[in-house]
Amino acid sequence: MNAPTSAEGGPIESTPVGDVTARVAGREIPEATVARLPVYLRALHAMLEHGTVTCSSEELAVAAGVNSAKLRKDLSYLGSYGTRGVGYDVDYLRYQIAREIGVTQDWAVIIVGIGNLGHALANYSGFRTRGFRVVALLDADPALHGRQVAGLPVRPFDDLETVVRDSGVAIGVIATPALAAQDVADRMVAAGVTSILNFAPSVLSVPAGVDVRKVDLSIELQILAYHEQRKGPQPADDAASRLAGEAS
Amino acid sequence: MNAPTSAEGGPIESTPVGDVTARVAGREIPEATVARLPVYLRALHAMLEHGTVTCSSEELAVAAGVNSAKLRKDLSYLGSYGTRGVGYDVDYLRYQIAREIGVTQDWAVIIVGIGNLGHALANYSGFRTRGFRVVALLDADPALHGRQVAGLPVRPFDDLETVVRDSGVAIGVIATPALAAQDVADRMVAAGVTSILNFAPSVLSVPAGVDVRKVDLSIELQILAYHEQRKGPQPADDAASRLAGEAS
DNA sequence: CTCATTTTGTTCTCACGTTCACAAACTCCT
DNA sequence: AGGAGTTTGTGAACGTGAGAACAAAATGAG
Ligand SMILES: NC(=O)c1ccc[n+]([C@@H]2O[C@H](COP(=O)([O-])OP(=O)(O)OC[C@H]3O[C@@H](n4cnc5c(N)ncnc54)[C@H](O)[C@@H]3O)[C@@H](O)[C@H]2O)c1
Ligand SMILES: NC(=O)c1ccc[n+]([C@@H]2O[C@H](COP(=O)([O-])OP(=O)(O)OC[C@H]3O[C@@H](n4cnc5c(N)ncnc54)[C@H](O)[C@@H]3O)[C@@H](O)[C@H]2O)c1
Repeated sequence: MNAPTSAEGGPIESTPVGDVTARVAGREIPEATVARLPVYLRALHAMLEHGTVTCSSEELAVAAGVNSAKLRKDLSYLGSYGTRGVGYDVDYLRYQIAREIGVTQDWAVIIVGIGNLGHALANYSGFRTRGFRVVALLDADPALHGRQVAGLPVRPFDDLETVVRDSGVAIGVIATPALAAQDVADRMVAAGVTSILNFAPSVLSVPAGVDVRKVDLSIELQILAYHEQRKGPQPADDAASRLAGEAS
Repeated sequence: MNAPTSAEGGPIESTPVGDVTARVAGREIPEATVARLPVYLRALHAMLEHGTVTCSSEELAVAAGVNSAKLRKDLSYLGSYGTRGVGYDVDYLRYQIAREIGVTQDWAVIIVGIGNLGHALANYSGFRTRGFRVVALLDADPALHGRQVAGLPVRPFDDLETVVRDSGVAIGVIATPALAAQDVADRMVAAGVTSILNFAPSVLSVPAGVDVRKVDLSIELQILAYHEQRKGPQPADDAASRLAGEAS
């Protein structure tokens, strides 16, 4: 099996699909392209560290794991930053993509729910290096309050409004149990958060104007399981089917 | 903004796109549908626990956060399990979807890289309740070997081949640093793993026949940042624009 | 039994995304 | 300077996915 890797997680939730054509014109980037820009950005970053100054669409496409025609079309939405017969200036293109995405400056992020996953997220160094800065960790459990995690104190969930107001947080991460996720989202939205990344396995409902993306481990595994099942009737699960005389 | 939530992470990596029409016929489920089936499954599970015996496509669609026409079309790929004028039997439909996905029996899963994220994943209860069973935790760091995490001992990475052979593992989870991810993937594939869930921010290259899905936090955040930036020029980042003297 | 009502399963249409293919534009060599 | 060789940017063809609309099937009332 080999299909085009698209970031996919899938599109943004909500969006009345109304004004698809109603934009300013020329400045509208397809959602599928937006999802791939971060991948290109990462590949360019790696090239820079490797000392590469110039690259062709083919090279970058390979590094990003996509078709080169698709890459060129994606980049064409940003403008004409390449040179025919030569390729792209790595650092220049990197800057242009970063500017388009909006990660030339840091975004303040808060994490709500400092359990197993919240701890890992708080300690994740990839935040800082990619244009995001964790400014607060919130949890409803009083036993956690004041404890330092990744250099930040865990604060009461009721500090939410204060933190959002004082730090101008626009992006909130939900890492609470599923049952609490909708409540947390409601509070976030009311406090002014307009983008949410949800790790809890629940469908969030938010007003228009608020973006929600979800990361769902179970769904990913189940999709893999579906394809695995189709590859061949080797459930590969219980040792019985194998022990009975077969080496995968 | 409010668009249809699709699990998204995006399709499966690789797949020569060759045999799209070359299947047995009638039994081919679109990738977009496959990605939504787990969402329906979860909604049905919640309904069951709530005591709901029957539901209409409209009710289930709301619970799953999708359009009801889309839901019906998705379910029609599995067969005709509903009753016109009545709706769907919740438990029966749940079983049919689970069977189609292949989660009526447990799948053995291994996790490689027991750091911050690996710990969280190992402790994640959602594995077991959704048809997956973590059978081994592997890490290259000798200091971790033998330590118990979530009731399982961390084993040397070199145990990989043994574990895969003995447990019939088909699904591997990569939670190592990006630099090690490709090596780990290669070893997994060589050992017989045919489905990989990759949390490291790197593009994996695997032979045809092996499915790779990636979960990339940075990409999700950057997609949110892109839309956030478009909402209005309020970077909301540095407190400078707001105050120049504020409690983080 | 007949008819109104409900809700599924499917068809049709449109929009979106991917890929091919090629002209335009640039470099380098002679 | 001119021509061969490269590589971008994009027009057009194709395939997939979403949503509206409706016919078919089931229930229940009269
Ligand atoms: N652990 C994983 O690897 C993993 C993977 C995928 C998804 N998830 C999901 O992420 C979420 C968190 O998982 P976890 O393993 O960290 O769970 P956890 O129980 O370890 O942590 C949850 C934390 O949220 C806090 N919390 C509960 N209600 C709250 C509220 N209303 N407001 C603020 N904080 C609240 C709790 O005090 C706790 O600290 C769950 O929904 C889980 O399904 C976890
Ligand atoms: N922590 C997070 O919340 C988070 C979020 C998203 C993505 N990620 C990604 O997940 C990966 C792991 O993150 P982390 O924070 O857990 O890192 P970590 O450094 O805490 O853990 C990495 C673990 O992998 C082990 N390891 C290294 N090389 C190995 C190899 N060749 N074979 C086997 N094991 C090996 C290390 O010993 C270590 O225990 C990273 O790629 C990170 O970018 C992490």
